[in-house]
Amino acid sequence: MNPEQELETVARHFRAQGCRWTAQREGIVRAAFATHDHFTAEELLAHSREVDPRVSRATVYRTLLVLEQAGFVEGLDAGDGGRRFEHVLGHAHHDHMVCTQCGAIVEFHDAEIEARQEAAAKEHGFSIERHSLRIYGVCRSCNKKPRSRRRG
Amino acid sequence: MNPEQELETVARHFRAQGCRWTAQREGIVRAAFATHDHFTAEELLAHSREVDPRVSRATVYRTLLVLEQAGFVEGLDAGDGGRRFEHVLGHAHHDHMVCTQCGAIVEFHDAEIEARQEAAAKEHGFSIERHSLRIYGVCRSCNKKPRSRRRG
DNA sequence: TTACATGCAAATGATTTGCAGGGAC
DNA sequence: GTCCCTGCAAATCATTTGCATGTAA
Repeated sequence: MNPEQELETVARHFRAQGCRWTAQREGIVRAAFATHDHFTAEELLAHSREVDPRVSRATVYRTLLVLEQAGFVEGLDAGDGGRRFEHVLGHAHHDHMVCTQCGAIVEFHDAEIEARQEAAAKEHGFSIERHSLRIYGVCRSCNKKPRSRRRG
Repeated sequence: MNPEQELETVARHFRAQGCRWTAQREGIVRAAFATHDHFTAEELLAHSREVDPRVSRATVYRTLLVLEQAGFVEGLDAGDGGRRFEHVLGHAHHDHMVCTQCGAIVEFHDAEIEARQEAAAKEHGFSIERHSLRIYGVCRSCNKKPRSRRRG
């Protein structure tokens, strides 16, 4: 799916929900989809304003809420109080490994893990909406550095 | 490990860190270890005050920080902005399913999932310190209720 | 004695909300 | 013409911090 198609998909979703498709929302969605990085609400605000200067912080939060509920964007808590979001549409589901030394994020996916999660949920009569698996540890490149030179 | 032994273990850890073992800290740790429920900082404050009335909110947060860093307690974000903690010492590792309707938390464990995580980490040259797997969805009892009566 | 710990209240920082005007449909 | 959406600034809410005082070691 190319960027314009993705945008169209989102616009269609908003309208189908009875939500209006405004210039601000388009700017925010364009900014969010312009990268696959893990961004904060504040960063998204800054990028949105590059696309369209008349975007307020409140609107970014309000739009992020709709995008997240619709599954276009996924939020993961950054560990430091704030949250980070990532563009999901058109990207396969994956989990994350977070390096506690340099903050690097490695994405991975394991079909067997997904299958076992579904089995566990079924066993408990639980219907899955989404899940979050994060592994914290030290990444390859930090493992190579002597302790004293780590973090970077 | 019985409760008194656990308390002794924690006290020893505090002293080994050069931290002082105070009446407030003991009260907080007793309160935290008195249950295996998932409690908020505010709830822990209330329980700590039942044990020892002269405990302040600030001290609860400060103590929770030490306990978490030492691995005696584990924090999980409740999804609703706040965090919940659980008593870890002497309990086997497990993952969580969180009901998005009523907030219920179900614990589960799957050896195969753990094994595949280790394999994935190894593949990426990543050394695991800890991990967090949470499945969000609707629990058995909420699944039984008609949509309109949910949340409770 | 001497740091470290504590309570209090004020500060923080991310996120949410009330409200009056603006704009999509 | 309706309602939903927006910006703004004020309000929340969980958590952290500054400071004067208390206290473990």
